[in-house]
Amino acid sequence: MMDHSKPRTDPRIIRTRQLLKEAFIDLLQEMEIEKISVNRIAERATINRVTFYLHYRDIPDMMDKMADEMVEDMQRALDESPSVDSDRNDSLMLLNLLEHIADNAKFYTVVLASRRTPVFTERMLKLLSDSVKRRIEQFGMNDSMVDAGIQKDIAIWYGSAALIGTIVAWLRNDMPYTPVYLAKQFTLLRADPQWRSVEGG
Amino acid sequence: MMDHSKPRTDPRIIRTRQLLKEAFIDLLQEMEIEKISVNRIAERATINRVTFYLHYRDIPDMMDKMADEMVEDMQRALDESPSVDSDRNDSLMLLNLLEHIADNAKFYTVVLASRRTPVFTERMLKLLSDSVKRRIEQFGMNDSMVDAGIQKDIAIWYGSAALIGTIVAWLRNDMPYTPVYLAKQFTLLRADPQWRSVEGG
DNA sequence: ATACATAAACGACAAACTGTTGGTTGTTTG
DNA sequence: CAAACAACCAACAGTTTGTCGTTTATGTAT
Repeated sequence: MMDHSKPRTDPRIIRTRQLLKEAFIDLLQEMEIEKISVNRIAERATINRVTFYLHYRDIPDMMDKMADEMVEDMQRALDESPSVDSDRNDSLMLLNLLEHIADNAKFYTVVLASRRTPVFTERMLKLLSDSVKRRIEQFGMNDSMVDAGIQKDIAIWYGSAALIGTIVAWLRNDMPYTPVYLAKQFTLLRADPQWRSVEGG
Repeated sequence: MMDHSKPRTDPRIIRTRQLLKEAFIDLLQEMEIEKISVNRIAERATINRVTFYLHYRDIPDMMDKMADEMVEDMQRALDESPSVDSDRNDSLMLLNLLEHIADNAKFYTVVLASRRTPVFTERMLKLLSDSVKRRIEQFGMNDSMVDAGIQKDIAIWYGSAALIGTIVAWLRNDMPYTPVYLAKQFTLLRADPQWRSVEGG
């Protein structure tokens, strides 16, 4: 799906890893991860089993590497946004992320929404919470949040978990909304106590 | 940790299952789940390996059963709350849940916060989102959210994911806040409809 | 185009794990 | 006490896991 070719890597390596990763995603669609063995992956990829060990220590290691690449891709998607430091830009970043996910829906549905691959959601959670954290530390919290006595780290936990959880649910429900619409909903929801202060008591 | 004795079960069954479950939680603290075999569990529990298969089909099956029991316990904790249909009661339910978790911190830290046991977080997410959903359908959404054009199901995803994610982060950080304090933070943060319904708007 | 480097394939291995069997010992309960 | 049944035990075939050394095939640089 995505191209991870680094400077001057032997094309055989690219090919083998690509085949292995595709086979793994394939199998993940068909069966529980507990039933996936190196044997099956190699077989499906039409690669010798021993060759697998030339590239990955074991299956969890393979998943780690794939998660690394996923984070890179997400980061790249986020970086496509113009670096204007504003709320408006946050919305754009989010939109870019959602569109990137939608474009690679097969992959993300399998690794994020399928029930048994926490590594990926873990990593994405970290990515998002770092982002939320940076934003808060840069701009500080909303006045009404500070007034209300909301703890900064709790706000970070809350916000990033809400984000990733919603995206996962969106994937699990076959993406019933467009990225644009969902991003818009986020801007409405994310206001949290903010819009409470605007209209509420 | 918790007592799941049903009416008139052979005490040997109770004992064996208890030992197996404890051994499993123990091992889960020490190593990645991929490295845990029926062999190890039985050995640690000082139970014959064959006996394991008398009670569980395999390890995932064992985890499913344990997750069932977890949900029962959580439900029980929630049910301790007086059934007054009000925002106030929602806060109480949440507080009871947090206190139940804090009381069984070892168990919940291992199964919820450890990186590789999605069954449990899955089930808890379902529990919470059902609860959130019920509230919304009972009281409807906050007026200002309706006005803002927020989609009901998205609000449910957002709210329940925020809840469970925050609780998991709280566990992962060694519970730096008391249940009471965290519950209070929730009441401050949740601009979401499900809790704000009656007095908000 | 040839030669060198190296990736992949192949056959094989011990060790561990998985599920399942039949038979035996031990405990609970009526 | 006796019937019921849970747990133990030895053993099994089949699978999976990592890891050899060796050979074949492919890519790269001269």
